Amino acid sequence: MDGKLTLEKIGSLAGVSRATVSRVINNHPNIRKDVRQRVLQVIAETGYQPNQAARSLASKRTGLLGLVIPRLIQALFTDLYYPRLIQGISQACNESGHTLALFIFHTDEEEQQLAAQVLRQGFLDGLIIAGMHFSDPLNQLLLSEKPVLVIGEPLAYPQASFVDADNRLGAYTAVAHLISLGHQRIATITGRLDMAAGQQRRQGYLDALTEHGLPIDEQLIVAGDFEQEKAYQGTLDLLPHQPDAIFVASDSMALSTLRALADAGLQVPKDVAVVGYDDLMAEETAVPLINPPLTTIRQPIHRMGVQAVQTLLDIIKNPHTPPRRVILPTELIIRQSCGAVQ
Amino acid sequence: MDGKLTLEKIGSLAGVSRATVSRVINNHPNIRKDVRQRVLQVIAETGYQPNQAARSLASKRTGLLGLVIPRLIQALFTDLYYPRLIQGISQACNESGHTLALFIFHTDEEEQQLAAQVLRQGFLDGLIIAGMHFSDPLNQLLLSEKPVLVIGEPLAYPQASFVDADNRLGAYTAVAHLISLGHQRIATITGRLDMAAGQQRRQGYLDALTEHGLPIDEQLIVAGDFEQEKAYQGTLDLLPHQPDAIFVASDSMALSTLRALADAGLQVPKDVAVVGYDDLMAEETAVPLINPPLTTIRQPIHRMGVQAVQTLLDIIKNPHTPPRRVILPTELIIRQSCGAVQ
DNA sequence: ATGGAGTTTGAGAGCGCTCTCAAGCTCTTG
DNA sequence: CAAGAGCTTGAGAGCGCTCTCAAACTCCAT
Repeated sequence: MDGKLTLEKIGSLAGVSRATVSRVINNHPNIRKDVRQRVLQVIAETGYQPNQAARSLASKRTGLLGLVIPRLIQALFTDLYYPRLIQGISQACNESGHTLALFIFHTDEEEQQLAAQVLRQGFLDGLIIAGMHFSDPLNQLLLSEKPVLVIGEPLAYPQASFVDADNRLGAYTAVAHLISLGHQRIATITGRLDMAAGQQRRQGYLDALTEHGLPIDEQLIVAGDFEQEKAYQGTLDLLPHQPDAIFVASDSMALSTLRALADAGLQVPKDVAVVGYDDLMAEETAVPLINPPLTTIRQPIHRMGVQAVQTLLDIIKNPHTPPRRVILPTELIIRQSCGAVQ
Repeated sequence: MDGKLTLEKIGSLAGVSRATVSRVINNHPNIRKDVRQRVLQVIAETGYQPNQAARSLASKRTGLLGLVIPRLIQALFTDLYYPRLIQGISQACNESGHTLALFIFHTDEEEQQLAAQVLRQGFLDGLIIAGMHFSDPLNQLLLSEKPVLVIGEPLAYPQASFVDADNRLGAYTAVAHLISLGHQRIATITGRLDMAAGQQRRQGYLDALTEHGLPIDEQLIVAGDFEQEKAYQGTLDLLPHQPDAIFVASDSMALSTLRALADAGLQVPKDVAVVGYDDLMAEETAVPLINPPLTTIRQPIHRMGVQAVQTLLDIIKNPHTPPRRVILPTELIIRQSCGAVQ
């Protein structure tokens, strides 16, 4: 019986036409109050739910927003960045009455094949792409006519709308903090340099040193690529050059760094201070699970997700307007690993 | 131009009718080889993509599978269970040509309101519900006519189809292992007892003790509810009763336990052995980030996701068949925290 | 009363696809 | 070579909704 309900039927039950019921459902103005009431009444009584497919066909809107997560995704397993982001996106979708379609690509092939699928007409109202890097085949998605928003500035596509946190300033702040604590030989373990997050954090590191009159020492810069193994090895590689502090471009890598330092018999922050990036570890829980608790730059990940949806909806509503560039602030979270507090 | 392509148009370009093109696209048999070739050719040349809404309307199938994650979700932020699960589900969706719609509920209200939404006709072909507990309002979803599959045995609904890992046997194995190492006073920190996972792991613990002739000591059983804070406190509460080993019902809680033991000046595994559950920590990375590395019961989380989709698709295909009950095996992963190896 | 502006409603034409039905073909086989 | 048994194809009827258009109705100022 549920399956048999249609606009037509609701209409005849309420003594009005299909068109009127449609108007009520879609909140059109200019409906007599009592009529609207009567229709709503019938809808409530019958438990009628409009058929989404028919709606989409007629209106060209599906209420579906796509979230595309590319293949790199070591990260999906090792840290909580994506869960947080998805959380924010999902919440904003719920609030705006949209449904979130999730596309996680696992192989290059999938990425190639499904990218086209994702764009097929009449399927998604808009698209959010997270974690793209320069050579990503997903770039083709940016060229489509569909409204697209990228999370993380896509440096290769200045025309793309995006939401990001201020990576450069965040990194700058972290390093400036270390400098203010008197550190002189500050090393960094960078993220992937083919992503804005990696590149810009590295730039923030460089800027902070330069502006405070400290020399740039290439030996104190190692590539971590946002991978824990590389960060572990990178940390060991740094030690001969005697850094007194390390700025690590992600918390997940910073864990490896702490581990490597411990394995090398060094104490944090006494021998080496460490500052991370992301604040993924402890935000939600009162128990400090890593030792020492990590000083870090907090990104408003959840808010980035919410913002992404809001911005995307704005693009959908006003298609022929200039690209949006939303950059959210970060925050220095001081804990013990930098030595600023006991 | 892309937007103007229809079956009709492809048909006229290929010199056949709309119906024939439709058959080609849907892989019907009984099409002359050369005709099929010609049509595929035109489709490839034009880049035509069928309109999903129209398709759904006519065929009553949308290709959308829903994944519902209830509100409890402390866990979504603190451990990698859900990311792994989503990963598996997503992969199976990609492989079967389905699209994953993600519903994460953040408040009770949302859960109430959106649950109905989720079920609206012509929207989802089927539904996967993860992490339900007994009094969950989502239970109403189980009563709908839509094909539903639950991840984690829903004890209150014996008629529901589900996929789960063998919680009881997993826990049994963990505790039996501790017993085999000579431990006598084995404590446990349980999960939520209003979820099968919590209840059954507790049962496995009890069974192992009983079958090996060890007494049940209620003072050695504390509730952790899968929450890190409670596990931390619970561990401290256990100490006066001098356990020589602790079976913790999740890795994420086990981290808290390790921390609490360290804070209390106890050494693992020398003073107290610890075994966790889930193996969420280290599977993907070569760097052991926690100390000591955790002996644990590995659940095939990814495979559970894949299995969930496959089973759901089977239910969709064969609706009027008995409920599916899929229980996957677990595996004891021996590392250092139990003291079995150096 | 009467004209006109504004409000409220219904009829009807799609949206682009699937699927049934029957017609037209191509083969066998006796 | 005719008859019957598949194959292969096209016509046409929806699927359930949105949206335009114009009719009908309301209300007020004249």
